[in-house]
Amino acid sequence: MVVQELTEPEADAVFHALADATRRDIVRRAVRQESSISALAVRYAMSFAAVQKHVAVLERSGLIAKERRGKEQIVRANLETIARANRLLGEFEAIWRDRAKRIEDLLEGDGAELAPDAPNAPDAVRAADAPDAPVQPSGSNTKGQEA
Amino acid sequence: MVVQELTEPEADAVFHALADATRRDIVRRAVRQESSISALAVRYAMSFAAVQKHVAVLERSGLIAKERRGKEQIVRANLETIARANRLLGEFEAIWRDRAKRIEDLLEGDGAELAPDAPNAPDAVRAADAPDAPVQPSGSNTKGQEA
DNA sequence: GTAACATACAACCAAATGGTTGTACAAGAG
DNA sequence: CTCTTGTACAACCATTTGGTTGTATGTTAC
Repeated sequence: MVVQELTEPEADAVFHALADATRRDIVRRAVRQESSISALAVRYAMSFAAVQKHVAVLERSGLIAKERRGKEQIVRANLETIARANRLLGEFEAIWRDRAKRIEDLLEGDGAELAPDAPNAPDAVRAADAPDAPVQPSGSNTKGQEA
Repeated sequence: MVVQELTEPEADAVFHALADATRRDIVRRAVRQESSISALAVRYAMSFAAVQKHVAVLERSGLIAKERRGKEQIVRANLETIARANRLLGEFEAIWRDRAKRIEDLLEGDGAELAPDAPNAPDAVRAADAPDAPVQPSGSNTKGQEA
């Protein structure tokens, strides 16, 4: 399993889908065992239609998949997508470890440069600027266009 | 590090915070190195106030922390929270592994019960019902109350 | 003191979210 | 065929979200 990286819009969808307790619970159940939407719906204090919408959000995100089985629509979790989200978070930690290493290397290289009481931030690396691309606003707005 | 579990509302906040490309990018930068809000703001094609709001969302979620340093407000990532979110996702995979094991045990116990062409779902365990609590709707709504 | 910078925050707006009810339809059971 | 079950989907509504502008305030530089 190579667990290919999530694209930004995919990540948007996946984390949005996970940002709701009901949906996380649906995923947990779906991981544990497949079940129909109506079987899921009876578990929650909301209408069938509401649960249906949550399932739709989860499906769009790729966290679960639906499969028609006769009259019913069977829901099962997609571990692949969960793994990818996990990986994205892990990437953050990897960046941090890398940064920690860079700091350590820097301190080990010449210990005198960064005195403990120096006005320099004791934790910041002060790498002036990485030339990486800014990010588009995700937005919707039209009003601000006239500026 | 024990990496205590996220509560449901915390998980809501964390995943919501991560469900936006700009915010994920801010977290990435903050992990890599601390920086002021205005230093972040110049990176994105949106107003300072908008970035300020994103930072506020991230701070509420616990993914980053702000610290006043003279004139500036310094933003740094909180790895602890990232680790917790990671853990929550890992929990899903753990549930799956457990389920896989249960299936395997079941098949190994008596291999004849589940023929390859049986009408039973080849993957489902069919554990009728775990008596676990349903989940509250997160909601807001007032209209439905009259039903 | 004044100017410039970094931040804070309110008011506003369009679109998305998360719920509701109601209606329609297909599949199984009787 | 009819009834019930499971699903789909539209219309509606309040709240939240993600952006904007504008104004106020604190901090540093001159």
